[in-house]
Amino acid sequence: MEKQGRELEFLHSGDFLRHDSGASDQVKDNTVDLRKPILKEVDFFSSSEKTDRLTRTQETKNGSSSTPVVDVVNTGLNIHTPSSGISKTANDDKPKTELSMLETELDRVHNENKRLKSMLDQVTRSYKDLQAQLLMAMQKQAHGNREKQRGDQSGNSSFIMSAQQLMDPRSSATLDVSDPSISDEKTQEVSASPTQTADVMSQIPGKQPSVEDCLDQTSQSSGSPKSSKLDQGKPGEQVPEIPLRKARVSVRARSEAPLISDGCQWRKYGQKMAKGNPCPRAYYRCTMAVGCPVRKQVQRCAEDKNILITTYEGNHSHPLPPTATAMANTTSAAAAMLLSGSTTSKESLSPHNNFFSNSLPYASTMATLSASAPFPTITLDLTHSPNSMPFLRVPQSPATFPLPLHGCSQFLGHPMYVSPKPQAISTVPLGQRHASIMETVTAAIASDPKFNEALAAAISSIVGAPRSSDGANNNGVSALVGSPQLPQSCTTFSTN
DNA sequence: CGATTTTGACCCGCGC
DNA sequence: GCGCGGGTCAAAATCG
Repeated sequence: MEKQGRELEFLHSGDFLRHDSGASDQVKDNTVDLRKPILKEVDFFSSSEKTDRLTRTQETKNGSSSTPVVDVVNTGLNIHTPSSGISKTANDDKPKTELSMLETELDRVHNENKRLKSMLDQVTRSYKDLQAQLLMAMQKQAHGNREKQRGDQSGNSSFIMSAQQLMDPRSSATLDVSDPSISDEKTQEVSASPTQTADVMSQIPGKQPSVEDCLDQTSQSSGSPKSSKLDQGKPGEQVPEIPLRKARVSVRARSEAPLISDGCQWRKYGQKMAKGNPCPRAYYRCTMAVGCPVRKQVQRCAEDKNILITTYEGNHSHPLPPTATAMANTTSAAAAMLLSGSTTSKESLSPHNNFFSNSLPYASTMATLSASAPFPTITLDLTHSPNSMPFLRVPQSPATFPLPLHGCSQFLGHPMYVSPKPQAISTVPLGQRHASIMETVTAAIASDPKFNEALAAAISSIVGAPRSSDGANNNGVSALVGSPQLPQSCTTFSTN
């Protein structure tokens, strides 16, 4: 097909990560990095910085202070200055006065921007701290209540809850709503994913959901948050009015291809012009199985049209080819990290918070969080070399992104399947348990010196796999066919 | 002819 | 209540 041809062409163009050519790509990416502003998503101040940069560049070029402002403020002064500088002497005083004023103004604006930036940073941190503190308190309270109420239940329950809490974006607020007195508003205010409440409510009061229940609930309830079988107890207080919101994992990468081949079959069902972006956003739906709720959005970055942003949403309700599974697990883990960072206690996951908050505004756009979006969103920026990922340089940090490749994918991707001793973990307080799991996994992954390469290889193998190879080419990535994706994860992937 | 894409209409949530 | 924007639907068009 034509599209596939384009994909293959793109894949052969060497413009994307190839799992067998890390070095060259890194060089290329680094080159790109040098040319591009690192900050791409949080660019509230980019314009001012840009102008400032322009100004300084001009200053150094011309060795004169008379020209810079010409580019910044369209005063028409460039009629005199840029060409020769001869005419500059005629009206030397007046322009200099104006220019100095403008420079002063520019400095002032620049300082103001700096101040605002730091304020924003501070507010963000404060918000996260408060969120973590509140959640911690609610967790403690809810945990106490639940232990009382379910004293006769097995430890599996709590483990499953915690495991699901770990992996299920929507269930991560489980404990938050265990106590009805503090559920609604506070939880929604604090939680990055307000609608987590819906599923949480559905999971708590009734029978203990099986693994399949949990997964089905998340994967098949696409767009139907009312479908919870556990809401029946309180029909009037159901949460259907709370819209379903899913975690998002945004992965950006460079690509000239209109689509990436990720191992799944997609059917386009809509296209929209998004505000603020000249490029249309396309909506795709998984057609590998009837009723598969997974959808994805594809859009080019407004700032750099070479950057393709693809958003996966939901969970496949069917077996996946290995390549697709690897992708699903990878992005699911990103969602897990996102939600774990936003819903666990401060002390247990403050490294995550620090990581995200520190990485959010600046260069480490490899993984950034957006709590302001309707969906909690994590962005994986593959426009930079994997080896330049800041968090990967700190392997001992629990904040290391636990992309579930190889052996670890099974754990992160299927915590409820593979954990052999739930009771052992369930004796630990939830917050610590959660953190323990995450730390264990992240440490295990991060300790692998080949992790960077493996990550790049896996992703590139997934993206680079032509559609015809679906189900036949696993590219060495150990993936489970048919393994479910992280419940309600929403992943964005952009090819590089 | 079936599958896929296109595209305008529609729905829904949100802010004012 | 209204307008806006994001997301989805579905009929028509297109493709292989």
